[in-house]
Amino acid sequence: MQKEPYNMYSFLLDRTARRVKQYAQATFSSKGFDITLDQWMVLKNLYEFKDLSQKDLAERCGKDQPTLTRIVDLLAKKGLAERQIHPSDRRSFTVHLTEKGVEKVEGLSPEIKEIRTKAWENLNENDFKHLERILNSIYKNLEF
Amino acid sequence: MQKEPYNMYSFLLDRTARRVKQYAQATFSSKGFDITLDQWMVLKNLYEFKDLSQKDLAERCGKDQPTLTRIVDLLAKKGLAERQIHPSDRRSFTVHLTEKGVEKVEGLSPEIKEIRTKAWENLNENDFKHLERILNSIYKNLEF
DNA sequence: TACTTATATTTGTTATACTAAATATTGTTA
DNA sequence: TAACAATATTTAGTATAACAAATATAAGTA
Repeated sequence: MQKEPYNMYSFLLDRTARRVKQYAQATFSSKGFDITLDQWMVLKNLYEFKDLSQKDLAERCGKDQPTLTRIVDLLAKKGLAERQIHPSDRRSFTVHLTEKGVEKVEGLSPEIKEIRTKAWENLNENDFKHLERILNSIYKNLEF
Repeated sequence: MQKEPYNMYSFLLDRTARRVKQYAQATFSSKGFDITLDQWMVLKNLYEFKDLSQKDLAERCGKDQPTLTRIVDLLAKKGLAERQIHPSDRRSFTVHLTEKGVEKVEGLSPEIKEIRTKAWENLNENDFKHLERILNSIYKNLEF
């Protein structure tokens, strides 16, 4: 554990975020979902918001553009999503789910809803409010 | 933003942890520290606890062993740390700072103490207590 | 002692994060 | 319109994360 207080909080934050992600990913794997958590986040956004540009998709998923490009590559390779030329801007692509991608999202959605709960056991409504407020406050402190 | 509450908290946690790390890393780079945040964590632990085995070092830094092996490789390549054969267990190495590594830690320590504060602006003592308690609670929920 | 199991480390593979640079296209302005 | 700046995407390089498998050594047991 780090000794300096701020370093300690950074350490806890990083360690906890990694464990939550790791736990969800392990559950994905053990259930044979055959996608990563990050890929799921992209699929979910594509399902809810059709035909987003990669830039908007990156924004919604909280990823940078190179990372999103590669995730879309992987989803395309798995036949779950496709790029389409943007009708009015040839620099841009819109991305949309294939039929297989739609089926994937609809098939996994109910299962995934139930995965997260273990992480949040023993936390009450107030804890969630605090957590959300504090995390957003940190995030905003570091904007730009 | 994710809609399911638990997904939303996971998203916030991940996003915030990444931004905190990214901010610290950017400051490291702009000041020409020439190490990563994770490398710093390893150096700091080596400075405080001489001659840790790689396993103990990994434990202290919250990293798995393959990751720690690679960080030690990088520190060794930079001449900041060295492996030594463990006196009684030939499977094991102890790692220690070189003279250059000690100088690095002592030179950077005061600067690094001041980097973190921006992330924690606008948070009060109570917020820190909540954050620490909640993060530890989540972490423990997912043990094993 | 021979066999088995456990441990410490390394290696390999895949995915993500971040930066910088390259490419193509669009928008702006002199 | 020609030059320039801005934007969307991709590519490349390095670091970290997670997992599985390989290697060497140690410890426990029949």
